[in-house]
Amino acid sequence: MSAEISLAVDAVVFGYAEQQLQLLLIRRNIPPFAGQWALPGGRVLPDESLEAAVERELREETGVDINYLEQLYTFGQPGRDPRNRVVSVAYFALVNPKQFKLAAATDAADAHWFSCKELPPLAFDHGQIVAYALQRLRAKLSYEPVGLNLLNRDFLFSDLEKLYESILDRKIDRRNFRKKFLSFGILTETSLAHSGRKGRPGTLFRFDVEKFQALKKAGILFEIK
Amino acid sequence: MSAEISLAVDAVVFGYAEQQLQLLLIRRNIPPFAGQWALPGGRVLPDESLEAAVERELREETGVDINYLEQLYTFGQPGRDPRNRVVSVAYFALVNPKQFKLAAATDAADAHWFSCKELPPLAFDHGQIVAYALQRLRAKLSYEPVGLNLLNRDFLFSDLEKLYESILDRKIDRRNFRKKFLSFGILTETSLAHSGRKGRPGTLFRFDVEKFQALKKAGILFEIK
DNA sequence: CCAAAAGTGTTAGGATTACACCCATGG
DNA sequence: CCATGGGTGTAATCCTAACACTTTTGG
Repeated sequence: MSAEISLAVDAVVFGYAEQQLQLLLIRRNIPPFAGQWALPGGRVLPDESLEAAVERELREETGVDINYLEQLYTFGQPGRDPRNRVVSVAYFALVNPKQFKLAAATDAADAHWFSCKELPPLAFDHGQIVAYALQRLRAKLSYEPVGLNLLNRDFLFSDLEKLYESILDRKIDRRNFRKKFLSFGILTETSLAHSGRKGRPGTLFRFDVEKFQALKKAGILFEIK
Repeated sequence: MSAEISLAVDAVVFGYAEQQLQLLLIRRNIPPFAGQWALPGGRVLPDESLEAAVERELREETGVDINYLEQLYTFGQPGRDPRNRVVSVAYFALVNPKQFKLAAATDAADAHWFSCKELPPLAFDHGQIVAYALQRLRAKLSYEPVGLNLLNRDFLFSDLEKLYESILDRKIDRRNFRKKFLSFGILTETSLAHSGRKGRPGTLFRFDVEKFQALKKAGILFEIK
């Protein structure tokens, strides 16, 4: 057994709440790194696909509903797990924290959201994995409308704008952003005006997945700077 | 043993010769898929990193000198190897076929270059892996100067231009391409004029890796359409 | 009526594209 | 001298970036 390499998956799950990008972590209750925070994940079963393993682990450990999942990178340095050789295929997931309740702390796991600006130290090489995922997310925002997977089905333009501003950590020109984003024709107004807040009510938009797929197939490219 | 997942690496090695993108394949001489062509690769040893495994397999099976290597994607569908569960981390490599001699056919392997336009049927899911790698290469050409890893150290602008044309499979405007590429300042003239061919001799250029790294660090971005 | 958020158009500058002729060499 | 490939500039168009005031609502 000592010579065998074991295979695991880890998930970097991003959410968006309180105008901040959030990361889902679980607290380890067994060594190594007992008591520390880590990415959800675990061993891949012999007959399950990698994606199925990620979904199973997330269901068991956290109870999230996944809106977007893609493979991130495979981390396989010898020594990254102090016990034995573990190669881990990391995935990158986007969820809307409002769409579900986090699993209550079980014997197996205690799941919590952390703002990406105030992450605790992480077990194993998970800090590195998160850094890589953040880089991917930032890059991806600019050429695929993945950010929509973090928002409610119906959202205000200002939500989208603030999402971009907070993840990319820079100011965005409101007018140019709206013009550009709308020009792709992948958002439809649900034309419900919205209320219960302070200023003037805004238009609610919804992502039109079909239009986006069609454009993508036709090779027309999304790009937001 | 039946329940264990084994871990392998596969390499998609691209070269460029005769103004065509080439792919390096080895002929399998054991079942399954005996006699068919496949990507070089094999099992990862218990103490070696994934990159080390790729480099070792390539050395053993083909004798190539690698100019560029990056992880591509991990393929892990159950059933992709008919014998047992094998998860394979695919890598993507660029080489210059003129810089080495392919290993002669050994008991283990018979390595050959194939034009990417006339690939034979491939073993396992290697066809899918190659398709993915090609897509990555095409995308990457436009935002990183990786194509230079396929050329001689000193090259003519027309070489670079033809490389882009053949890989992207479309015409490129000679003047605009040169202007744009030179504007990044990552090529230096080795100012040797070149001869022994037909028309007017051209200027030889060389990739200035330092300048490129510096620009990259400074966040200035390379982009060629 | 005041504060908060939503909505909207124009202009200048920069980048991209399209395009054609002359030059240096070998045969 | 001719065929081959190398080298170069300009003008029109499109895209991007910068920029501020008006509207609607809640309190």
